Amino acid sequence: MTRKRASDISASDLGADDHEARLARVAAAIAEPARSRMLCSLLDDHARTATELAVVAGVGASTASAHLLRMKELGLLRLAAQGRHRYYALAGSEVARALEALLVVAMPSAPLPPFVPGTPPPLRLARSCYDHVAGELGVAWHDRLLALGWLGADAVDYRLTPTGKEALAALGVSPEHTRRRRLAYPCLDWSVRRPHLGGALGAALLELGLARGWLRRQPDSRALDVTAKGWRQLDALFGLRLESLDQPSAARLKATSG
Amino acid sequence: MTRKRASDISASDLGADDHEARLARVAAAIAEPARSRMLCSLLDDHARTATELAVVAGVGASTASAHLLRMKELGLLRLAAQGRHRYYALAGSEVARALEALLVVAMPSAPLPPFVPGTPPPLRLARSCYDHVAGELGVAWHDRLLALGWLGADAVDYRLTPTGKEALAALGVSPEHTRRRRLAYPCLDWSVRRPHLGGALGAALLELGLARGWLRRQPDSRALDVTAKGWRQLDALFGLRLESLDQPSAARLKATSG
DNA sequence: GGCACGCTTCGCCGGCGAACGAAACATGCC
DNA sequence: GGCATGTTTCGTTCGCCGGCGAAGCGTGCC
Repeated sequence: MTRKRASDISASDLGADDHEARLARVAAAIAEPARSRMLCSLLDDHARTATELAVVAGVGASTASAHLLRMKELGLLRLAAQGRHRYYALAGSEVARALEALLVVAMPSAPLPPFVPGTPPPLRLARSCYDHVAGELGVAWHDRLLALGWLGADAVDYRLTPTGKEALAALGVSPEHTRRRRLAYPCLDWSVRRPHLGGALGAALLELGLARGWLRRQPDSRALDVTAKGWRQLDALFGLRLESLDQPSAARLKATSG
Repeated sequence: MTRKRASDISASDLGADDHEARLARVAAAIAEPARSRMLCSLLDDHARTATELAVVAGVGASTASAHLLRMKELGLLRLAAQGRHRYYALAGSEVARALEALLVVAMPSAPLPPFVPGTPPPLRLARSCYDHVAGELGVAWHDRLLALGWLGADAVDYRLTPTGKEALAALGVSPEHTRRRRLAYPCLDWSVRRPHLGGALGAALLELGLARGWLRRQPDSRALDVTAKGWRQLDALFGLRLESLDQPSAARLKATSG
């Protein structure tokens, strides 16, 4: 039989501009659980060493090495050798974008207030998405800014209202001064199927939270911790409370935070 | 060994909200060449029968049936039974979006004037991307607007020049009135790796084309037909000709000057 | 009803590729 | 130089998955 399988592609085929075959190869590179774990862990744009990724994937070093090589050659990963460590990272933002798009379809459609009795992964509460805040907290924050009238939503992108401009300036946030970048727009989240705040403003808020000690990055993860002080300030400044987060998860949150 | 593979996931695992595993399963569903061919052929939002898809994939009917079942159960496809035919289609726009995102990373960076001697699928010629025009036509139109000096490109977003403003107003297009939305920006396309025109202006042009009978939507598809009148008008108003499309880029540029 | 057709189910085969361990290679620290 | 550590290469084993054909439903047309 002459049918091609994903792996049959040899050098002689590379000339064929065959989008479907290329698509299949890229998808296959993501398809293995070990590799998908690596890729997900790299979604935060941190670079990780081969052994770190082996642990993440739950496989031996040799196996991980093979996986990493494969993904690198497919253009999914880029490699930076540093001393005797070799750091792997996502090759570019298109890769991250593709992964997130896949995650959107991968997550089941219904279970949006997922209401799973199981413990939620910390990633769901608060995490960074590129350079802004996502997860339950990100969504709630986004909603509060709209509710407070700081953001206007009459188009695809958000607009900073005079009130919002003033209020944010008082916090030392004036994202319009940054370079030409979309100021604020709804960024769809895969974990909670609702938008959070992307763009320069979103980035400024994450930075603010980190600088003021409201949020703390968990080492080597996109997960964010909300400090006790953080909850107080978020409540005082934005009216953001634990209870105002998605109910089922709010209950879970209460237990985990100080 | 207790490691999980893509296929080991059983009903008992479904409760586990394990994004990486779900990601892997979805990716695996795309990963096989036969399936990726089916999916690509469905990117136009046409529904196709199982046998049609079997032909597209280049496999037997039974094999195709198994593939289709699998993708349907994963939520990639939706099924509409009609008489003795069973029509399969992409389950939703998120699926299309994920596929397009994957195609962007899958397509090699260089080979952009694809120059495949084979006939280009109609999707490649002209199709809608959200609410604006993509495909070869979209790219060419985008290029013409820049070449005519109607659009200025000194930043991420495009700026409407006075000339352009006037010319478009004469056509009844004044997209600035729909403010609060990005006016115009380059939107990357997977089929032709070059930007076409997104934003309010892109949407306005598509609307214009449809209203004036230059373009017609194919039923149940994102593909666009360009009418004879459409070609005449596009040539007269924008200097856009049929010959200038679907050629290696050198020829494309030369043909469209003036 | 009966035949044709579309599609799916079943059973089998062959091969890709994922996993591991051991050994080779590279780098850095003492 | 030696040793420890990080990473890759090699060789082997094993099982999932894609492929087909034949047979089993279901639908529609004479």
